[in-house]
Order: sequence, then structure tokens, then C-alpha cells
Amino acid sequence: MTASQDAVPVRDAKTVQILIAAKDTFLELGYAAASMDQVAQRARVSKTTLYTRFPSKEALFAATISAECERRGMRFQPEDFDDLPLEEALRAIARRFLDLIWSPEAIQVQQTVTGEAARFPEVARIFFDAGPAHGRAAVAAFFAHAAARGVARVDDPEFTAQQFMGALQGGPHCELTLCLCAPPSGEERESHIRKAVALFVTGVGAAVAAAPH
Amino acid sequence: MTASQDAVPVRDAKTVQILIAAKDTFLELGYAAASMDQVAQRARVSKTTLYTRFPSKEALFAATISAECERRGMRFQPEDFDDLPLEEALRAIARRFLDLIWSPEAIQVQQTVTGEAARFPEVARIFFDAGPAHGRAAVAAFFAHAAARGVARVDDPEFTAQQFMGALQGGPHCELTLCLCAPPSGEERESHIRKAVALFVTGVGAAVAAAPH
DNA sequence: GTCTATATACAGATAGAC
DNA sequence: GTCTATCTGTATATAGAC
Repeated sequence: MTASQDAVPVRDAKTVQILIAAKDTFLELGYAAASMDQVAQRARVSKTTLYTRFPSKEALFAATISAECERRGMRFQPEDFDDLPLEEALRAIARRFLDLIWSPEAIQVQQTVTGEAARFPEVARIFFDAGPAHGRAAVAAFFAHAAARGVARVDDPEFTAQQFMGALQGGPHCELTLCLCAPPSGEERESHIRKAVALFVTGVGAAVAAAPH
Repeated sequence: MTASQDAVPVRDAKTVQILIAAKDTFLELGYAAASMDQVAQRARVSKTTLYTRFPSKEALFAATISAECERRGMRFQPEDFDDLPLEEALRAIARRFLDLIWSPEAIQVQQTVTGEAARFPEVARIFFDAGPAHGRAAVAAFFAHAAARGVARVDDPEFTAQQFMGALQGGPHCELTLCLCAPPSGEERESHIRKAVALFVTGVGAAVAAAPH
């Protein structure tokens, strides 16, 4: 029972090299413009080797995106924030969320998958389940928990999570996915989070809640 | 001075045919996978004709996206909604916004531009200025106007507009850009707008505004 | 299993007939 | 100005040497 007897080393060293090279090539050039020659050269492997591991360019693309999604994702439990007041808990969640979706790698994945979604629906599905849907479920669980504890007014946790994450993406994310601005600094991120969470908590309604009758 | 003497018919019939065919081809297949042969065939024009109007595939792509952006965009004045209470005005704006960004054509443009943004920054800029930035400015002007009239609590109109539009995109837009769901029906759109605007106006804070002292 | 060399197809762009 | 036919490069995928 030595370590070398691990039963399922599905991915040998060359396969890992190939997946890394494929990630770099596909995310940099896009699916159509990337060539199998480039992937083979970057992986320092012949094209034959490449085709023995992956039957086609399409299969390699799907495997590449899938591997990239597996490595990421927000993982937290709703109870992790029980000690914090609502706004601080939301800021903590927002921090993890924006660190993820504003990272250059995540931007590249989103660009590539979005651009090919119409031609590769199964790749889009892999990305969606491992990315947006996963994060949305985690945030929705937090809102459900917060509502149960009475610290937030939440009718539909899933919907509230979508609104919260949508509002957080709000400005910079559009520019980022279009390669029109650099990744925000830590200070800019904190400023954005402060303003976005405050607005989300209080709304824009002008003093409507006071004294209905 | 007959109609045929129009001085600047920059776009003759064949150029229009080409731009239509290019739009269909690029938006369906993506930039790299689309071929000039296909564009020429769809436009019922020879490749030579195509190359006399547009010097390269890249130039044709930029012209295509530019033309598509020109035809769209939300156009309204902040005063257009003075007769309506805040929530109704926001719903009216939301309706125009979602009709625009949930349309299949807009989705395709966004997919294509996003996918090629890293290789075509000038195309990304054209799209951004004519699309997201234009709409954002219109909505920001509304919030500034509403704040001046005292019907909304708005510190930073630009930021508030971003949050509002981000929250509206919230759920379905992600699935739509990934081709994972059909365009929402009119009823679904109305339901989404009602919930999103209500949440945006009141926030999630639990009964904090009532009676501070 | 791995590599070199290649088969086959099609891309973007152009020369010459009309 | 427009079209047919073509040049040149490069893509995916594979056959055969080792």
C-alpha cells in the first residue's frame, strides 16, 4: 500500500501538460483561431500524442473548460457569517464573489465560453453549472438562512441572490469582459463593495417605510 | 433636384447586402469560423466585389458591429416619466432595457463581441460606447432627475444606474448569453420587472428605517 | 506509445477576362 | 466594376517509422 499504488491516476503528466497548454491557447486565441499545432508545441508534445489523449479539437476544448471550472468556485456555508451584522456579512460574500469573477482567468473563461456558446452548448452548460449556478446557490442559501434568523427581509432567496450578484457585477464587469479596463485594485474593490451593499440593503425609495398609519 | 441626386449615398444596395450577410454570418459562426466565401455567397456577390468595398475581413467585422449598434439603443428623456410614481417609472425604463438586451440579436452581438474582445479592442470599444455606456448614461440621467425632484434617494446617479441595470440583468441574462434558455415571455418579463424594481426600491434591510428615535 | 511527414481541405486574398 | 479561377498558406487529422 505505497503511495505509488494510487488506483486512479486518470491524468498522467502529459495529459496535464496538454490541458495546461490547451487552456492557455484556447483562452488566448479563442476556439476557432487556436490550432492543435499550437497546443502540441506549447505542451512540448507531438500532435499524435495529443490525438491519442483527446479524439478531437472539440473534445479537448470541452475538457479544458471543464478542468478550469473544477479548480474554481466559491465555497462557504451560510453559518460562516452568523457573527457578523448583515452588511458586513454581505460585504464578506461580495469580496469572495468579486475576487472570483474579476480575476483575469475567470474573465478569459467567460469570454471564450460566451463566444462559443451557440456552437458548444454542452460546454456552456458545464461552465454554467460549475460557475454561475454554483455561486448563485451558495448566496441563495445565505439569504435563506439570514431570513430565517430575521436579519434580512427576503421573500425569494434565489431571486434575491441573483439581484445581489447582478448589482455587484454592475459596472466594472462589463468593461472587464470587453477588455476595456484593467482589473480594479483592492481599494477600488472595497469602495465598490461598500457602496453596492449599502444600496442593496436600503434601496432607493425615499423615506417610504416610516409611519404608514 | 430629383431624389436621385442625393449627394452622399455612402451605402449603395450591394454594400447593404454585404453588411446584412456579414451580420448574419459573423453573429452565427463567430469571427474566426466565418469565411469571406460564406459572406459573399449569402450576399449573392462575388468575393472580388466584397474586397472592393471592405479591404479585409477585420474591416468588414468592425463595420458590421458598428452598423448593428447604430440601429439600436434606448432613447428617452428623464422628463418622460414625470407623471409616474417612482416604481412605475423604473418599471417603464426596465421594460425598454430588457426588451433591448434580451432580444436574440443583442444577445448574439454581445456573444460575438465578447468572444473577440481580446483580439479586437476597437470593436469592443465601438460596441461599448454605442451600447452599454449609452444606456447607462440615459438611466443615470433619469436618477439624477428623480433625485432633484426628491422622489428617490440617490447619491451617485451613475453608480445607481449601474446597480439598477445590473440587478435587472440578474438572473436570466447569464443563461441567455450562454444559450441555455429561451427568451423570456412577456409575462415572465413583467414578473421579473415587478420583483426586481420592488427589491431595488426597498432594499433587503429588515425594518431598519422605522422610528430611529 | 511517440514522433516525422503527409493527405486532404479550405482559408484569405488576388490576377485577368469581360 | 464585376466575376471565374487561382495562388499561397495553414488547418485538422492520420499513416508509417521506430
